[in-house]
Amino acid sequence: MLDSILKKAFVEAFQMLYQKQPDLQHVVFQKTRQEFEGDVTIVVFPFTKDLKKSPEMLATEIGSKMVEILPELNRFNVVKGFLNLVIDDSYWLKFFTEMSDNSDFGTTKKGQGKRIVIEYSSPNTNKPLHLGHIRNNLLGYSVAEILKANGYEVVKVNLVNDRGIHICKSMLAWQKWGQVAPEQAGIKGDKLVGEMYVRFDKELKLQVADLVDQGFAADEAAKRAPLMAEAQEMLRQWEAGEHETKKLWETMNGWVYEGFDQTYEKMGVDFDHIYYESQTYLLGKELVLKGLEDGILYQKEGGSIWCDLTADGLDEKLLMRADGTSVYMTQDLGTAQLRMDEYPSEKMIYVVGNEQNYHFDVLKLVLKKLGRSWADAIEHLSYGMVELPAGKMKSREGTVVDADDLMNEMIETARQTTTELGKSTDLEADEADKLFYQIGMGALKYFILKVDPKKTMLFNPAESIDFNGNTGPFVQYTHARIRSILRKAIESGINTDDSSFIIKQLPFKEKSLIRLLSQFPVVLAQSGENRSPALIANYMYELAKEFNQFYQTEPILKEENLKLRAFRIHLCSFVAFTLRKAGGLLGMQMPEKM
RNA sequence: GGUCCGGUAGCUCAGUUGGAUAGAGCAGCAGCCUUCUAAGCUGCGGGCCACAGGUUCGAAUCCUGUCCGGAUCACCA
Repeated sequence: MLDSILKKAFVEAFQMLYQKQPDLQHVVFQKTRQEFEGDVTIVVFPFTKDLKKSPEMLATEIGSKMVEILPELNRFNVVKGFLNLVIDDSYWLKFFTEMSDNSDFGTTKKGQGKRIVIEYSSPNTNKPLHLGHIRNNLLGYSVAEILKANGYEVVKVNLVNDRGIHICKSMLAWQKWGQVAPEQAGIKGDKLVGEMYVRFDKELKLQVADLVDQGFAADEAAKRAPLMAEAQEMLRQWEAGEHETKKLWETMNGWVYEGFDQTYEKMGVDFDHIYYESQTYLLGKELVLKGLEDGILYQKEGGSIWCDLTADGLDEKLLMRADGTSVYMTQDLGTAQLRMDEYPSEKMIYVVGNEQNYHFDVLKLVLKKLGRSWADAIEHLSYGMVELPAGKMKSREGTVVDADDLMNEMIETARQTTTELGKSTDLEADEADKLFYQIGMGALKYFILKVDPKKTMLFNPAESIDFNGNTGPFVQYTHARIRSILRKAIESGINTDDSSFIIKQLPFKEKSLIRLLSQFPVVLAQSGENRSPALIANYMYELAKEFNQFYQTEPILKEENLKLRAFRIHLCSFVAFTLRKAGGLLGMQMPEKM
């Protein structure tokens, strides 16, 4: 808002002074650095060459002209080629009175009338959710919320990989060595099925080792192992729709979903539509066969179907096996088509790890070749892996950080810390539990989301996630502090509703806060464009920090000037509102007390 | 080997289309609670922005090369 006003004035001043149009690309405003006076700075270096003037000269001329034509500008100063503009207090006060009670503050209408489908989570039913899924889920959920706040209609979908050989492995292991339901075993369903998968792997390794001892080569042994043959036989029976196999499959998947639902609920994420690969995996085949018919795809000896992408700098890609079964890509072609049919949309975002960059390049290219004009709507939100100090998580080596365990640990740490600080003594048990949950999850969510999605990040289980400094609880604490002030204001009968908070002179700290608050819509819009909750997290931190400095030095309820006091109370409420809103975009709850 | 991504303080991370003396937090040290919540605030120390060139008024940011790390290139998903 401010930027566009300034830009217009700059261009106008420029034209009046030099009778020509400035290169708009160079008309860029940035925050003035702390050590100089001013709110907004424009760099005039780019214009010096064309006009053959010194930077100081140019900046001074433009500055004077802008102050002349723009009432929102109070004064300016020039340091080398930097024109620092001082915005008049009246502008900030106007912004404050208009926005501080506006419940839509921050949201934009950018995406109005446009739909975006976002897929995240996408679990396998043979493995419990782990730390990697946590990043995936939190990112997906948060980006969805951010896009909603930018006016888009967002459809959150989950694609569950519920079929395939890996599921059969778990089923087989359960038949052989399990035979108890989760309730009897006393563990969550997804954990039980996960254990069975691990068990299969272990037993299979033993068989393979035996065969190797008998003189078989390693790869040959893997193929000959009886367990593997049994698993493959089970998959065939599944595909043939054999009753008992299907029944077992349904039962075990049911256990898994029950477990997943608990985890999702604790994580605070949800979906509008859940797709199952078992229901969609056949659709891709039609597309592939049609592509073959149209001569876009080709067959190799044996009958497998391929797509040639060498002209695009990629390889040949298998789309259907010789035996007619589908591969990963086949399924994804089908699901993309299905999704576009069901939810025609501007964008289809897939929140999937960066290890699959190649897969998505291929997916888009193949769809394009198959004549799908909407292929470009597919967007891979490619995020970095979460690594442990020892490197990548490996389920076989038992170095995965389980999602449920981690969340429980966070909540437990929150309980301990809060108790040590003596802050939960006056709370009822259920209130206290809610608080520990909010703080523990707040710490986790902030920790994950403050990092740029595309970067690989490190998680050290030995050092628990911090509660001090640049953390979720820091922001939550700031919010709780403000709420406490507002409660006290009401208790002591201070009327916070009237308009007596209008003041004329804006003190320094207050101005910094308001200036920062005015940035929120800009940050929100940008985080939507970049699909980056990290921008929101960093903003929230900056705002909380700025508030704490204000809080530390300025009296609020104890301020004797009543107008100023009312103004400060109002400002507090505006900050709390914005923190809550920003937190909501990250899935963080803001406690009233902590 | 080809392709893609990354390398910023001891550690974890910011640094928006190139801008002023590169910022936070943690860890370390020193202060601030009889006054609105000390999960807070203030101060100190800590940097060849991997390396070498180039582009220009100006480069952590753009280009080229080198080194290091990661991902990926399956009739796996």
